[in-house]
Amino acid sequence: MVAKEAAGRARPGRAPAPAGRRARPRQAEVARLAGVSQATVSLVLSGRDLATGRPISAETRAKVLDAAHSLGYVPDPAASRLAAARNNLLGVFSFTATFPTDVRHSYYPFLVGVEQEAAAQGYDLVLFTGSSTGGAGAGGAGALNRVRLADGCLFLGRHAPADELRRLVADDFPVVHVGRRDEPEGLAWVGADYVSASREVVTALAALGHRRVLLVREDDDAPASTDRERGFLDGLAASGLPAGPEAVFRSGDPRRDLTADRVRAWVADGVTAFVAEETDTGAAWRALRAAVDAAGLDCPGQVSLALLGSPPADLADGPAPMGFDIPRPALGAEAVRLLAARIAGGPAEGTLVACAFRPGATAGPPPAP
Amino acid sequence: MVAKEAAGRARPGRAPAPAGRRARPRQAEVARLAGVSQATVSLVLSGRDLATGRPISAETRAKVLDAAHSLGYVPDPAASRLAAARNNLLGVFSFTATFPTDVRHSYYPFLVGVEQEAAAQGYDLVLFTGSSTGGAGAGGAGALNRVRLADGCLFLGRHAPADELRRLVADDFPVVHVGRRDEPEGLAWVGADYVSASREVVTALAALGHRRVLLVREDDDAPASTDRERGFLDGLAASGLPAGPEAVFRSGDPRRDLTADRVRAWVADGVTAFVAEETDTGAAWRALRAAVDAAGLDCPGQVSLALLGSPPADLADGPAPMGFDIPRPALGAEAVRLLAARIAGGPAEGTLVACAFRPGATAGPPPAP
DNA sequence: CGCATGAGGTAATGCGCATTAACGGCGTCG
DNA sequence: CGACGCCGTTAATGCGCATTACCTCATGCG
Repeated sequence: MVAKEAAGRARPGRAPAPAGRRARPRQAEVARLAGVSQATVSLVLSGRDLATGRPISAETRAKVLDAAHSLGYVPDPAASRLAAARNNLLGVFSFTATFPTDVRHSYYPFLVGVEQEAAAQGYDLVLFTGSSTGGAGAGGAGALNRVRLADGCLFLGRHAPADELRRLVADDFPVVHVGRRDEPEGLAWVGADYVSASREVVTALAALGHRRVLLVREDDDAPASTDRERGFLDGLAASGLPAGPEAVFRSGDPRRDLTADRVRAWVADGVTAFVAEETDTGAAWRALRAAVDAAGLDCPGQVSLALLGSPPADLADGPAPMGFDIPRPALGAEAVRLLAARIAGGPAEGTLVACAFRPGATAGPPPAP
Repeated sequence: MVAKEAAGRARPGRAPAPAGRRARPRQAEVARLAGVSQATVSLVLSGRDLATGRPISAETRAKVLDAAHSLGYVPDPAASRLAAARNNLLGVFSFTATFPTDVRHSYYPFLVGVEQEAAAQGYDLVLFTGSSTGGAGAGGAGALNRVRLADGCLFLGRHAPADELRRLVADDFPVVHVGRRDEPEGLAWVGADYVSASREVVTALAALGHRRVLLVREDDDAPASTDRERGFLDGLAASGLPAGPEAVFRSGDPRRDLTADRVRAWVADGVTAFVAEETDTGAAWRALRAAVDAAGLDCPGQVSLALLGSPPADLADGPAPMGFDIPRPALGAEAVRLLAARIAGGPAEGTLVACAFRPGATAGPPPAP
């Protein structure tokens, strides 16, 4: 038994609209008022007739537009999106609150660029907060799955779980990670070019006459750290300086390990310039400054210092260190561009953005021996 | 001619999906994998079976959930909304960039609260960027209409066009404005209780012994300004002080109009305390401080100063002025709560949030005559 | 004069999900 | 032992819009 009389059957589906809420006009009403079909209304209002050479007479256009205007018609975005199979939403997933209470340590500078570029590309932003549990259906495990709601998604922070990302990538869901990242094969990312920027800093020091330069870094193998080290060593090599492992001081707790004595010993040994990597906490830089101070060394005079990044906000005043600035807003904007390209079917590439060299006031020629 | 053989007709409608990208899984795929119908999937995933006593066997539930999980299924928000459900998305629409380049003058503090409360209520945030143009059909005019994609929307900033808002309100779309607002009748809002807070400041000055207090305000009739003035006058009256129009100095350009001479004249005339309103730019407060300085008056000693709000960030250091702090994060959170209530069918009310009095260090007893 | 052509429009269909009447298989009650 | 109620599931339907195959004319052309 396949067919039944329509007459005999009650109609399932949507219940009649609750009387309370007055409905907005639909294209169907506009069509009725204009004396045309709904399809025509859609064509006229979407401008598809002009764009794709779909001919609609000026007279009909006018009738439709009049009707739409007099009814105060506005399209239902949900319906448009459904029919068009996209929603013009870009996800932004960060693994901490997107709006941390402490403004300064945050993704804020990225978001400045992200918002601007997203607007320029006609996207709205959906903020997914790591903590929010998601709908009942999704379940807690695949919280990351929520992002599939958008046309594509940006990821901020180094704590993105590789396997969940891998899954998204495998499904060809458009994803862009902010920050260089190797882990899931085929992941698109945008990152700062720490290698070049660090090399440039070392080169500048060498140009000032320094012959022994030491890198102080923390004990973390994030790409951001290894890239800086590589650039540092490259720079040494390019300047004809010894670039062996003794040029790098690595410590899990610089504040403890980087003592004034140690600094004095290095200086006695011929080191004239120190370079610290920048991290979230700025631990290496803080420790370096403190140790140099404690050793009673005058900064531009007796030793030169440089920071591979920007100083933490609480050290913002005082002389700017030689180093470089990460163009975070530009990175954010680039990430959006790349994501938009991915959504449009482009390849999943990695992009490096150049950092701006900052001469600063903490480096000068080495003291005469 | 009404009916034709189905066989002879080609099928209009959506073109087949472009082969390149694998589409997100739909409920239909989940259903197939679980060996049930799409309707069952919908019931299980939405939890409607449990909630409304619609019985689904535990076994079936498990199969469906497994399938959904292994496919990485997530519901399409547009479709959910279209089907008259909800998508757990809260819109945030601001009429300037949500992430201004200058962090300090921004909606940031609101968003801190908004994000937190939204997460707590299980909503994700959609940032609608004011500048983005919206769909071609809508034209620039109905850009605000995009927000209908979400279950409801928060509006930030005083530049929300009244007529567009009116339209949303008329359609009973859940909207909450951050900041008190009269204009569209029936608009829900949350605002700071400037009236009470301002009254309290004046009362405190009166308690210190001041008998002549002057309000310096700018030339803007936003509710935020008029409320402060009202509270100021209320406070005078409540303290038995003259509350005539001569107690208010209003200027479109305080920096120009508020001269040292003028201040000296007021003081000579018996004024012992000055109160400035807070605005975006802090113009009134800046001008007042400058004029008092220029007049060579000692602040807590010869004149007392108060600020109806928080000092601008660039004046943040230095002695805190007497005044009050607007609990912006709390306001944001309250706005979300109210919006959630609206979505659930609650009334469109206005809510005032209390400000915290700040004794500060710029007010003391008036000098002995 | 007969047919191709193009202009102007319409009918039908589907997007993905929520909703609900109906259905079939049970155990039970009268 | 047939009517009935309960359960679990499904089929059918619509939300509002975009898309496209097709239809109907009026014209142009050989």
